[in-house]
Amino acid sequence: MPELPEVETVRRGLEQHLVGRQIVRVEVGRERVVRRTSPEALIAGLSGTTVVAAQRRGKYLLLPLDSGDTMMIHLRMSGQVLLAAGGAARPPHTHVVMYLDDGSEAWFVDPRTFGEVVVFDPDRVDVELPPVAQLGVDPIAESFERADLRRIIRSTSRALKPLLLDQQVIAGIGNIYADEILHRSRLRPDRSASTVDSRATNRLHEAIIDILTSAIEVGGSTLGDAQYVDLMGESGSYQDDHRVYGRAGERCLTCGRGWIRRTVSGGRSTHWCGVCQS
DNA sequence: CGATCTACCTGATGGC
DNA sequence: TGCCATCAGGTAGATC
Repeated sequence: MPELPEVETVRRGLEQHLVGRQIVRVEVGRERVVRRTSPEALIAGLSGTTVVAAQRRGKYLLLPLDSGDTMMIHLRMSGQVLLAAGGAARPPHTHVVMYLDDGSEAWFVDPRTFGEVVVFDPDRVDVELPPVAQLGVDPIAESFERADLRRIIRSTSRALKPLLLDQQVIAGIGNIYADEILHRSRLRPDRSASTVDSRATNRLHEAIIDILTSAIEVGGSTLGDAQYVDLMGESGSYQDDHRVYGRAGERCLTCGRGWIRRTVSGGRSTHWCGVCQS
């Protein structure tokens, strides 16, 4: 579920509430969420350490510790990080509990258990956490300029949607925002990158930055199942601004003439307007 | 290199 | 009410 705007919202919450806190004690319920190492490795790596920063790379949360190691949390489809008062009742599927030095608790909750938590040595990220080492450019970094996107577009003939979803090219865009970005850019999701001229590439660049930053401003998108909430359990509201995602069969809100189609691309549902996107 | 399929899990939803 | 099929924000690996 969570894409860059949702993960960034969680990061901001962690920056405010977890940075500076010492993790006193850790419990691991379900081993699957620490499968990259082991419950023992996570407990040993976190216990007694203090979180010194809250960073994000694509959809990965990175929390450097005063030990020199870094905690990585990935929410995948259904993961949540929640902060709670000590002793508060835990929701089902709470797999990791971190007891903090102010008496509060941080929980990793994940019904589908696709998510994961791991402590790794950042100097060895390329061997301990290859997916993080191989991430592409961060689309909301100041350094992501038109020229960078032009280089990406010129480098391949792939279809735009799978290209935007490739974390090794651009890190953080997922299925919802890819559809919204392509619609704003008036580009078909199956359009080959090699046919996109520099004017359209500039539109795409602007749409990527504008949509992601607008979504961050309102705390991301929370769909009907409320699977995504921030650290405090609050929903985002960018779903109210979705113009294609989840609107299959409806009239296009932008051109007023086309209907939103739903097709499948690379196994992912894809929403787009056949009239305003070409 | 790129496209497609499968798998990993649980829960919600809709049809019958 | 119950049962079954389908679908879901992500990623990794196999296959063609």
